[in-house]
Amino acid sequence: MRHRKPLRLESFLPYRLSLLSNAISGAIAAVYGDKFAISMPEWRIMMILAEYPDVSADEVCRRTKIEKSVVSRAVARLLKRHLIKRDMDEKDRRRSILRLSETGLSVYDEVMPIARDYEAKLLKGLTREELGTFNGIIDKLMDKATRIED
Amino acid sequence: MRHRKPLRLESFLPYRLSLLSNAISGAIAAVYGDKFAISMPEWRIMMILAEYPDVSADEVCRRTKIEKSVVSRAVARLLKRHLIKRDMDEKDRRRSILRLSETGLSVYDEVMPIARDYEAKLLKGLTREELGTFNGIIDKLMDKATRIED
DNA sequence: GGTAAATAGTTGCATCTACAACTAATATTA
DNA sequence: TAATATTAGTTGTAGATGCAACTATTTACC
Repeated sequence: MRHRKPLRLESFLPYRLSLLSNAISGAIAAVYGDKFAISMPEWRIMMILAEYPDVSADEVCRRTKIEKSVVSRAVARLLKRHLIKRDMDEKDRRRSILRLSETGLSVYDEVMPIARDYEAKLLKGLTREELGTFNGIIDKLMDKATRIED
Repeated sequence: MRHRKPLRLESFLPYRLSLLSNAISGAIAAVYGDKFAISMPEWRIMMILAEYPDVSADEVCRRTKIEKSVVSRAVARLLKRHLIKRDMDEKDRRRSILRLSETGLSVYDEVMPIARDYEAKLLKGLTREELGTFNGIIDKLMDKATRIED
């Protein structure tokens, strides 16, 4: 006879967070996916370029935490579709300089408010205090998760 | 000139949740992945079977929210490695009846405490109240995320 | 200044995932 | 009870992912 305290999957935090994250990301991905056939990595890269124009692919990796081969292929696809532009850095010819094209900006300007609205709808009903607690805990957990090693 | 309020990726909730979920799930996946070469879907199926023995693959889908083709292949792999057993339901010969094998149980009993410890380490430092708020908000967001449609 | 180490980005590849099409069995309904 | 619809599970396939190996360029160091 075993004496383990049941660890119900349904109440297991990693599982719950995974479901929530998938539900939310999926809903937003549906917006830019259906309308513009843009993938999640592509959209995240566009968000970074909207905020920080003229950064390198490497900088994009650091900021989005997306793996560099994924960024490389996403950039290639965004270039082919003329949603971003790329120059090479004169000082360091390994480095690219990426920014949204006019088309990319207009797509961004169309999608971003929808994403923002979705987030607003999601958070409506939470008090400012609850939201603060929630964000604080996310930060704490993120910090611990990256520290704990075993 | 554009007048958009910047939506910083770093503070965008869907993105933050995605990072957190990946960090946590990844850390735990490393445990059963490295030690037993078990994938995340496989582990989740094992958790369900530990809690609810003798359920069908379909029931596993419903409980884990894992897509049925993924469950099908994960079940096939768990069977081949003798970590689970499968009978067919006599009343409904489409339906399988799945449960952990002795080996599967022993793997579960080895991995589960590590997963539980990890979760405990993660949550240490949070007050009972904070944790309650956190879980409550996850539920609220999950509920909203599945409702909002646009 | 020349060799070794590090960095930016690309590509090959094995694996994972999700959708859709499919088979087999059961339930529905006329 | 025969025809139709639904359900459980499997398989084909296209696309995404992440590691590692690779090229090209720059930096560090002797």
